[in-house]
Amino acid sequence: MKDWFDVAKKIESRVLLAAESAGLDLAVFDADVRPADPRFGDVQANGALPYAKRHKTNPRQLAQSILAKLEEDDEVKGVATLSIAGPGFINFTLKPTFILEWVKTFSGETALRESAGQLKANRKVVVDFGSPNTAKQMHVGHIRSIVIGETICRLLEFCGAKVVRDNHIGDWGTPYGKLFYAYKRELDQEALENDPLEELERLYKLGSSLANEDESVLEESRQELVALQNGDSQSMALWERVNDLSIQGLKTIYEVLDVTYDCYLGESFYRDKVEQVYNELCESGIAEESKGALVVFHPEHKRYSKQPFIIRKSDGASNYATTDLATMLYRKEHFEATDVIIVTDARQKDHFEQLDLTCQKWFQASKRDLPDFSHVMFGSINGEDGKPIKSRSGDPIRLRELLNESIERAYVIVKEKFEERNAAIDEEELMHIASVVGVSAIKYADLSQNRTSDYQFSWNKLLAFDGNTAPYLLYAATRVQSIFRKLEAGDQNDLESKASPYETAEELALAKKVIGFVGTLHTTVDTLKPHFLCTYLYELAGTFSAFYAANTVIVDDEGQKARRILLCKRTLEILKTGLSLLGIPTLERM
RNA sequence: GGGGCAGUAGCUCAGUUGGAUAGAGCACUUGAUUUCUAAUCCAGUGGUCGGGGGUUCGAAUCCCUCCUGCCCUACCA
Repeated sequence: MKDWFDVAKKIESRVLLAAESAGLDLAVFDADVRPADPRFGDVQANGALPYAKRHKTNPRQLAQSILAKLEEDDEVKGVATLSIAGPGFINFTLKPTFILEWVKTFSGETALRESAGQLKANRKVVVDFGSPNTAKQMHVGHIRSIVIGETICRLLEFCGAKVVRDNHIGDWGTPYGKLFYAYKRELDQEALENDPLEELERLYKLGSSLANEDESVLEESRQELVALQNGDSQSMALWERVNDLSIQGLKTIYEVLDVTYDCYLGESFYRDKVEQVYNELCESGIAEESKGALVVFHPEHKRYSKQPFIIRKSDGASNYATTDLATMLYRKEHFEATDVIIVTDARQKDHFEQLDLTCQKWFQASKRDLPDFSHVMFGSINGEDGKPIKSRSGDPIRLRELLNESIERAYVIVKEKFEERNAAIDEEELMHIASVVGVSAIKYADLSQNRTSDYQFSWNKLLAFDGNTAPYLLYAATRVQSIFRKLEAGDQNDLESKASPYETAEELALAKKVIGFVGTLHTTVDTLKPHFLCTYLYELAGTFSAFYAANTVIVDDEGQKARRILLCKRTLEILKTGLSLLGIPTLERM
């Protein structure tokens, strides 16, 4: 039974064997196993069609010959009933006895981890996500990178990889001159302690506007910047203070979002590592001078043969291309990364394609192994007007304010629901529930969307209790939990031996959905697209709700009760595991 | 000018890489509740998958072309 954990994969291996003994050429034959339309079965193998096409034979007859071999297969016999439909689809309908065995055998997060843990074993992945600038409040624009990045880290860890979470903060560059000018003259010490990012951002804006109005301020700002870049000790001390305060401020939001980092290696960290990049790229002839700048062209590429990758500006300064190159090298040499993932918005696609091409040539020339590089990109969050969301004043909406508003809205809704139900709840728990619902709703709204597309932000949608939302999933989890609270002592003993095979349509649907988690995990990790997991969890919750409405769990019949309790346990385990991968905790009640 | 991404129900979105009669939620029309939490569930209405051509047993998916929107395109990140 152990090797049936991934049902589709196992069936694929049996189909291949059957095809081979039916005389097919396995070098060409692809079983093409996938979930089936429930009207026809649970799993389908479509490989006979393209194979017949290639060999100009009758696909249905070919499917028939594979099926004949499968029906002789003892491994398949107890698992599924087979049929052929249409032009040659082989359909597998799982038998209730097998379904029960599966549900009994693969219990809990441990079993899930055991199999998933093979997927990314021996990988060491540096995930670069979040990446805000220092001395600035984070705004909505940062949420996708943070939430998607954290989920990818959790998924990879679940699948056995070692993960380094790196926050590549923007902590170096021109804004510091103006900030320091204002900091030295206009600092509000109390405000800085209360909310460092708010005060630093105020000071930067102040310095910036003063410099715009007054040429002498601009000149003094320039001097501040020069002093910093020359490593003046006073400037460096101030720079470090600003950074410490900034990171401290960022962390208050990361705590709310339940996000952690292993390191904060910002742009400043790489400033003494760019010389090596220039030298190596020049020596190997990859980089060249153009219009005073040092650039890389890729002649083989239709566009990047003309569009340069600028690695040193004509004024001699480095830019983000330079630090990104240095960063790739550091991640390889210091972390020994097998994979590097950078999570940013889709507008930076060109940049990272050029980075990847350049790194391939550079690493090859220097006889280094290049880590597998993925630019995990995402679309923008739009308002109802279809344009990127802004506050009424036209400024970006602050992340902190967005989260607070969500919690406040959740509070009102949750309180109302408890009042409607006449259920007692103290203020502390109410706040806790509101906080979980509010924050989860924001995260889930983002994760449930295909990350490569833009999406439209809507309070009504993300906090709704219908549809593919966090509240719906959280509610489903609380309903399962409430069943366990109602059980009597002994109800959970010897479930495996007491359980009878599943019969009702709702039981079978739910059990099959439970089995389907394995395939979803594969798809999600392969594509690094969390919305596949979200869609699955939503379907699982929906299938559970239908089961819950139609099949009472706590019944007199011991076999029936046991098998349903078992199903509830698995549902809850998967809901909890899946949600935790998304960075969302579950609630006892709501 | 060149390139990328997108266009699916009135609205918001899925669609497992070419599979069977294109799916959800909202909205609309219905039915179910002294509940293991109805924040739920059952059923129904709603589609020339932007338009047109092509490839084949089979196309929302691949190719060509046109229309529309967003983004990138030398020294911001």
